[in-house]
Amino acid sequence: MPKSIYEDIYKDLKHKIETDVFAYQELLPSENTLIQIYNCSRNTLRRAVSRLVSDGYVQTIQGKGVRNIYQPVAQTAFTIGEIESFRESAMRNGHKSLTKVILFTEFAVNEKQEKQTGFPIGSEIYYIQRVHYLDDMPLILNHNYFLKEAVGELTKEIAERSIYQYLEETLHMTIVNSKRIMTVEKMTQIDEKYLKINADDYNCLAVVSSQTYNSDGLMFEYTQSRHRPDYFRFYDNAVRKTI
Amino acid sequence: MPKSIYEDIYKDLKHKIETDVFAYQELLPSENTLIQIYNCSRNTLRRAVSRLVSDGYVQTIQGKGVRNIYQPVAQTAFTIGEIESFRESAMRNGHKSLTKVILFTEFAVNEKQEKQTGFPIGSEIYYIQRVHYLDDMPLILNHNYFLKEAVGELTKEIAERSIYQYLEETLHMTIVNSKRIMTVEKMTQIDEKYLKINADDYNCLAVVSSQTYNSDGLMFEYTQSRHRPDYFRFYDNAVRKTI
DNA sequence: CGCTTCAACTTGTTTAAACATGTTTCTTTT
DNA sequence: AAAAGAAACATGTTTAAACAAGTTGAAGCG
Repeated sequence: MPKSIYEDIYKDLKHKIETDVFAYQELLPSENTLIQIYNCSRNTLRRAVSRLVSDGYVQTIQGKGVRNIYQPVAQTAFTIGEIESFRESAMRNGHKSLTKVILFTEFAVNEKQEKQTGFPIGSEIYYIQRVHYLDDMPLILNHNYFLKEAVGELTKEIAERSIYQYLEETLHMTIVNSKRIMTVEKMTQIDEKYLKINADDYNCLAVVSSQTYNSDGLMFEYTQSRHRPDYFRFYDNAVRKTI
Repeated sequence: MPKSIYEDIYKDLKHKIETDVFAYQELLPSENTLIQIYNCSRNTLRRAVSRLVSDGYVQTIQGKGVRNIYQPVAQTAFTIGEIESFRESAMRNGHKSLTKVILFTEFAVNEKQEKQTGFPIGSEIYYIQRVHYLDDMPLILNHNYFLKEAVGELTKEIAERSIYQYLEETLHMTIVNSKRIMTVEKMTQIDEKYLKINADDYNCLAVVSSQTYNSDGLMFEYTQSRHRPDYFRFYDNAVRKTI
């Protein structure tokens, strides 16, 4: 759908960086050169480059140029750090994914849950517990809270496939924004049971709590993802703000 | 130093959001209104707003406006998620911070270390182990690797204060960019000793490994930060890329 | 030879204008 | 009264131009 020039340029440059068309630590062609190559305005090109900067792919150096600082990440099952569903990231990396629904229920939010989830008291909610398997190994125990008013008729079958796919393709909802907090928490008996980890081994989990907003600015999802610690990796790139 | 118009506007809007001048879930004044208030061009204003978007403070909705989705985070000792030193974030939150150097040495990178740190074989390195205390409680065990060629003459005294302060104020080096990976790892005896955690309680740590680049595009630091799990929190905001 | 100066590059910031697209509201038409 | 249409307003994309500021190398000078 959203075909914009700067997005095409961004993707093309990103691909060229990933496939070593530009060497690590080398400078990319200058803005003027790229403008001629892509036949676009300076602003449009700079917009594409600025996304590469926030991805941690390149670094701009005033007066000198744009340096490629991309290094591929090895040894990782799948990359988090973006809003993408478990299914999406598993497929992208050529793995076999499976999702089992272990609880599918609905209720109205009480005071305690308001504090945890951020949904106002009384909101009608779907509460779903799911286990995600990658190549037959249980990796993530998910606690999903979906706002009924926003997601319509959810079923166990949809939860078993991909809820995000349903939201986007059937409901045409656009997911825009997700705030996340990562913590480390003690393993519970439920975690132990479904993730099949021996508590004598690891007794902690990586927990990612997230609030997700749709394109109307409505927070429609709160999720707590409890990750097997030995398979958890979170990538991030920080750009220092000038003080 | 870096006085730019969009930065001033960004800070002002951010402050207004944090201090509830704009209410949660309300729309901010429209672009046209803000342009008149700040007496700037549309591009400059939009640049400020786009930073608020990536901070997760607001969400833009085409045709409608810019919605305030900022919610203050409670119950946290200090915020990570930016490149700031332990000392900086501790001060910012009014806590008493202390850093103890437990090892200060230097060596040349070997093959194994090259893979871990990303420094080329043979690079001359300072290797420093430090424990960071917040209000007398040991929170973080840091393993720092600094490239000698880039940081000049480091001493144990500098390491006890703030290395970043030294780099920026004395060497006038600008830290630009930092790639990080978060994982959960088993606690070692060294961790147990210096962080004073009973392994019967938690037997894992939150580990943040980072590579930091200066304004010349040179990776001059590799650091592994090992965090007490019960005090670790990492905030993040993801904006979904249009597919 | 060593130094400064300057010109020609690089990226960074700001303005202005035009058109595209989505939302809301009011007016017109049926 | 309900539906359709138009106007007004919102943000999104793109172009063009000018000036600022950092880097580099060549020209020129002592």
